[in-house]
Amino acid sequence: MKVLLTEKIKHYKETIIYAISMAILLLLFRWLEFKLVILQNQYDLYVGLTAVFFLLLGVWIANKIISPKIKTLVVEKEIIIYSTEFILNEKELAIRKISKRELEVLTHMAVGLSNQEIADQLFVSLNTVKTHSAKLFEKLEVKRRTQAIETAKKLQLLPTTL
Amino acid sequence: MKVLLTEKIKHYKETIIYAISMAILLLLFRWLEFKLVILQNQYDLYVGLTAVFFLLLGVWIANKIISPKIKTLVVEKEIIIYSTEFILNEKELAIRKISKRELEVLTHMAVGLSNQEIADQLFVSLNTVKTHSAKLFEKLEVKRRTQAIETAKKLQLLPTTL
DNA sequence: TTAAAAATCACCCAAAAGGATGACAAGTAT
DNA sequence: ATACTTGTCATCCTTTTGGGTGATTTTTAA
Repeated sequence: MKVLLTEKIKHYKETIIYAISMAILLLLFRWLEFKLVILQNQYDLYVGLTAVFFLLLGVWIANKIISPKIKTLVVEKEIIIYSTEFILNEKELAIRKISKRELEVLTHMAVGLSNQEIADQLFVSLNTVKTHSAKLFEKLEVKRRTQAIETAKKLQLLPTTL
Repeated sequence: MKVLLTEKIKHYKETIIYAISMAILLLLFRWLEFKLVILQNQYDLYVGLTAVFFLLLGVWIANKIISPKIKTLVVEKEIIIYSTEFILNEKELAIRKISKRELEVLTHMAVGLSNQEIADQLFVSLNTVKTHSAKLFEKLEVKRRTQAIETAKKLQLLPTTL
């Protein structure tokens, strides 16, 4: 709101300045007109001065009135991204013959769920989750779930945290 | 490259137009000068036209010359980093009051060692490792070691696999 | 259609993990 | 000097995990 007010005052200022300069110009005209009666052949100079004055006035007005030209400068800001979107290593999956369901159990393991919680989430019995995890450990050649998660991440079977 | 060339041509065009208009103006001047010998009291009109012409010329020149305002547009460019050396988040460690020994146990956990194996590596009893891990779970607000590892990685207390 | 693979579930047993609590020594900060 | 933290260890008990084995049902592929 305050900014708008200031803008208006500025605008008035410009108008006032313009009006004053026009008045001065008219006076100058009159004065030169009288002079010219005597020094008629000097009017080239007068015209020249007028031309220069109006040229400058035009530049000044244009500078004030013309909507500012905007040149867009594109600056690239580098943003470091530490994470990569996860791409499942399907070859490794195939090599180790890990089934979809087993991988599902593995992903649930990786977020820290217990076997019972996994069973609930997948709507199967605890025993089923256990058999899946057991086969998973065989196929990943590990002894514990923590190892399973770790090696699965290394093998790009699970997304890395972060 | 092509854009630059077009710009140059544009620039030449402007110069040519300016030169031509100046020439026309000079011709106009001469013509009006002759006219004025006869119609002396009409020179007000002549001066007025000159003024208008130069005013417009000034506006035109200003329009061409005014330096454009530069608007800076920041474009974010993503840089994907696949591996980063690990920087321990000591603030988080301090906040959660996790001791060195506890962190040690945690790092051993993260590679998939059992409590007994950790005990052997750190030359302490199994019970000691258990108490450390128990306190760790409290401080990390988790229930299981798998969760502990996961959240520790998220908190930058442990390096991510890869 | 038939054999193999995948998914499901069960039972038993052992090992590992986790919870709760107490204790004690060594180092540290007020 | 004393209270607090850290690290150590123990005991008891429960839960979870893991190993081994077997069985049934789908699904899939030859």
